[in-house]
Amino acid sequence: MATRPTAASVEKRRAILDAAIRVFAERGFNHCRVSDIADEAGVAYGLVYHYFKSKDAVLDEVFLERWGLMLEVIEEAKADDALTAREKLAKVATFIVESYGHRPDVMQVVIVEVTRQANTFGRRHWAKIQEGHAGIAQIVEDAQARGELRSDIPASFAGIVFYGGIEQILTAWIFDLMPAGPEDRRLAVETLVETICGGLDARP
Amino acid sequence: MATRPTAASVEKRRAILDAAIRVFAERGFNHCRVSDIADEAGVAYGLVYHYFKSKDAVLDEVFLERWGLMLEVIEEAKADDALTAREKLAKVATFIVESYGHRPDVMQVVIVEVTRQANTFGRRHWAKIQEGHAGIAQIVEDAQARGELRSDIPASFAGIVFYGGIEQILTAWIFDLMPAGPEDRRLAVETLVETICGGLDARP
Amino acid sequence: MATRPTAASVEKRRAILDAAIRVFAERGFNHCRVSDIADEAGVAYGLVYHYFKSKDAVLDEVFLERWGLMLEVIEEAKADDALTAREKLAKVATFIVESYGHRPDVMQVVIVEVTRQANTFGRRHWAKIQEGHAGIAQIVEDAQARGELRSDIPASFAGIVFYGGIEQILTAWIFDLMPAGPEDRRLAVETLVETICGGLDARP
Amino acid sequence: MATRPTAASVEKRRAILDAAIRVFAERGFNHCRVSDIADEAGVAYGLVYHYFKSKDAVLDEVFLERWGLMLEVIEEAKADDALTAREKLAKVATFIVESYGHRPDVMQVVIVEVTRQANTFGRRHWAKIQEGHAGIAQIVEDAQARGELRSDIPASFAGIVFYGGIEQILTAWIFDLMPAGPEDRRLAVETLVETICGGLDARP
DNA sequence: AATGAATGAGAGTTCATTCAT
DNA sequence: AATGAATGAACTCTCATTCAT
Repeated sequence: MATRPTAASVEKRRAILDAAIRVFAERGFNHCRVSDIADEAGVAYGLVYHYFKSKDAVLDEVFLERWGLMLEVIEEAKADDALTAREKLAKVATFIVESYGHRPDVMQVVIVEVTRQANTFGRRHWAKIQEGHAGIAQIVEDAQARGELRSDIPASFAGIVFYGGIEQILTAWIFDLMPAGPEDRRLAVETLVETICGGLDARP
Repeated sequence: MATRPTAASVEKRRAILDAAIRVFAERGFNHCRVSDIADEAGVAYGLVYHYFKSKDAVLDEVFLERWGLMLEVIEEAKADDALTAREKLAKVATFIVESYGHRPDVMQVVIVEVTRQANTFGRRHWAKIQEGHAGIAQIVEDAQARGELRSDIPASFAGIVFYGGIEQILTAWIFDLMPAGPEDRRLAVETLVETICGGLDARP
Repeated sequence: MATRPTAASVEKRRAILDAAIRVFAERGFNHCRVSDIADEAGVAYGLVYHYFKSKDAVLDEVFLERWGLMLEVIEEAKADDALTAREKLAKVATFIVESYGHRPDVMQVVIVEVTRQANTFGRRHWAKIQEGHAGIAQIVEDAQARGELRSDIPASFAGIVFYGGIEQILTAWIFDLMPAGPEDRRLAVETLVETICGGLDARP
Repeated sequence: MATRPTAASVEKRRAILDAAIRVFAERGFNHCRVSDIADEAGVAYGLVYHYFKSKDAVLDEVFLERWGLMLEVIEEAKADDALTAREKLAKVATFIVESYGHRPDVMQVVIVEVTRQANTFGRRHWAKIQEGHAGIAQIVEDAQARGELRSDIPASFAGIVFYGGIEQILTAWIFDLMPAGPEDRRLAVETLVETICGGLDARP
């Protein structure tokens, strides 16, 4: 008797998801109740459970939706032969950074509530998170194969450091330790790529 | 009636702290009960509250103790005029990495349960955590002033990226995504410093 | 999403309140657990917290409901110009005493757990309790103005003594130190009013 | 091996008792810990248990000591043939009221923490408390027998009302609802006796 | 007599999830 | 699809009392 979801029900579901993002971002996953999500969405308590299996499942979906987009961008960048390694890395970083620009709440939830939660959601989504690291590593490895990047630094290691850098930058933005305006974001990408690829050493 | 703590009581307190580290590392702060700490330490439930104000206070102390040591090392490295910037950064990274080597449980608790918990303990200890970023940034800034590192990359930004890289490496170790043996650790420091200072770009 | 309470939910709430009265009267507020209330009401533990903010809030409501009725009676008595001072005081005393006749458990809770608990609930409800004293005092004061009662005894003082007498009588009943049958209650009112108004002195 | 208590130990015991009175009066019996008593007395935690069987026992002793004095005074008043009923009642009331004048903390503890605690200490000491009511009732009864007070009001009832009046007055003082200076106290006794014996009715 | 470390039972409250309507 | 009443397990913290020294 499975019926196709109506347009209205799809909207309700979306409304709950969006409400959850706002509430998770504002109070944190562990410090809000399911009823807070329902209140924010303007629906009844029980309806959250009609559309989602559990509170966890709501966060899972917020994460997977956004992280999936990022993985697609990484894949695209990797496959685009017209780009240099620097351009590929910049493309990835730009996507993440501009995701924060457009929806800081979504990215805060993804970073703070999932990827940095090593004991709970981070662990559950390890595979997906690693796909990100691996994609970046792959970009590096391809460039190493082409002689564009040096080969004495393991690509997987570079992927981890590059991602670690971005995550820390976002964390600093989320907690207002650095300005995150449009120009700041553009500069952050440029500087990160320059740091990792060019290195901090003074030019001779 | 404040009396000097006896040697025995100091030991009991320490035993509880060590038990807490083991339990926090194994199950995570949020997934263990105070009674688990007491059981692990082989003491009565209430004794935990005799020595610590709350469960939170136990974790606070674990964090502050270790983080304080790291801040001292950063300070030392910064002040040591005999070292190059690379050597200073390596000294800091080595301390963190070797802390993990000696007491992986402690570092797991510090990283996973505190510094990455942006909504709870991470927020509470922001000031201390930032001291770490700032110390590294200071090392970079001093080197920029001496012309040892390039000045077009903001030191504070470099500090964040460098720390983000280390934290991500430790996270990967903690979750067994990379080997963390003695040689791996030595290499990690060397590679991290080479990545950040030398850059990934192929040598001409 | 505030909706009108259904008839069923109002009944459940009432059932919990009535169960609380029985349990508080039998074991005392401090010697019963919230689960005792739930068990007595035949509902789940958590439902008590669905309807009431806390265990304290349950007692608050028991008290305020009954005390409010008493304040209304005092107000009525005060305003009724057809009554003499003695009749007014008798009306107030009768209401309290008959409240005990009908619902000894409620009055026991009000007196023993609230008005006599000077350090906890009594303090919290001081304002309301004093309204009672003040209302009685007002009755006395009006009668003094009319020359019906002597004016050399401060009305507020008389109010306190009269209320103190009633409270002590109820306490004696609650602890079975005096019989509290219908005739005893009628006599108690009559005798109290006669004592306070007529005085113990032998008639010349 | 029971040895006679030394003068020093008697003093320590007294110091603990006095500290307990201050702490009980300030915070209430249920809101202070045994360690608060020890701290206030400037002795070690465990010493309280050396001198007293339990926390309850400390309060028991505070109560019994003071209540015993009152019972003696009632006995004296009752037996003094030179006094009229009014003088006897005034003597009793004066003792209680002046006890409050000299040691408001002691009387607060006796009234608030014991006699008004119908479910705990009040119940435990019912017999002693009733001795007080009965003593007053006896004074009334003797006066009735001599024709000094009217006989149509049961003496036991009069005793309860008289005591209820005093208790309520003290409660009002304790919670600062009425002034309790020396002159206020003298007047309170006079007015109470005049109310109960003379009655509130206007003199013809 | 004196100390304070050690014990452990106890209770209020929260909140994810289920379910009847 | 929608509601919100109902459930009950989970867990921290308190503090009177005991005991070794």
